[in-house]
Amino acid sequence: MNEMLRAEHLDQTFAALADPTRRAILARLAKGEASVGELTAPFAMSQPAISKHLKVLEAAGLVSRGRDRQRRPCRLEPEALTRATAWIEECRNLWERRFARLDGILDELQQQAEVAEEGRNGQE
Amino acid sequence: MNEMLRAEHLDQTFAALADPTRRAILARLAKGEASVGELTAPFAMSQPAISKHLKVLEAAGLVSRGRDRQRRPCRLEPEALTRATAWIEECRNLWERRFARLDGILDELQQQAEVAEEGRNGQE
DNA sequence: CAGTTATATAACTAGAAAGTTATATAACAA
DNA sequence: TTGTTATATAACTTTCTAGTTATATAACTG
Repeated sequence: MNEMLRAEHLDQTFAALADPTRRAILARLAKGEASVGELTAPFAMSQPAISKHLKVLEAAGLVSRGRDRQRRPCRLEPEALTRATAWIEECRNLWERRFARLDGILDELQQQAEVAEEGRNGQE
Repeated sequence: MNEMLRAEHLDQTFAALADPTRRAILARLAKGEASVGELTAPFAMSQPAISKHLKVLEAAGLVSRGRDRQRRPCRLEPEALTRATAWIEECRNLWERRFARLDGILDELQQQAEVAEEGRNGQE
């Protein structure tokens, strides 16, 4: 439990990562918590726009938020990043295993060719 | 060279990965080349829709295509996957280094506290 | 050549996304 | 209470996305 939810979660996570503003926000948060205002400052963009981006990041589980007086400090949730890399790595492993198999087959063919060659040349 | 292009490339890659049909296509291609027709078969979706998805994957550098008679076999390009994980890992490393620093600070405070305690207790 | 198969392109629609400004809410300060 | 700061929400616009059907192109077959 549960394939469907897992897929949906990956949808949201990768979609969240597809926006450069959101990646910049994550990179900033990797250095430590920050308030919405602090996250807005570096961008030529309104505060509501950043609030929306944060909502997307939060929905994807990449960010969570606390409360400090009027501020809503945001922090990175690195486990969501882990789930994203896990999918990619699974995909790449499949690919690499395929080559391992191909190598095995090539080795076999190579051996057979050598045996046939020896047979034809007599000994040595 | 070149930050802007690199960012744009990540945009395309993560956006490509955000769609479950496209992830399924990549997972299929991880097991070996396939034609457009073979990729279309498993989905309740028209062939033009799959051609469009392939175009997105190709633009992101995740897939490349050859020619075999009338077929245009698609194959996975795992290096684009590598670039995606690289960004994520960089982000996570930043985060982990932050904790390493925090641990260092905590160790220091701990030591200071111990020294202070010893001072107060006289020897031992 | 005519017909078939594999894929791509065009034109369109419906819905989602990313931004805007204006306004509402929540927490605090005097 | 009144005012201020920090953030969220609403309403709207523009652009992008994912699908559709119909049609075009390209490569092969007889």
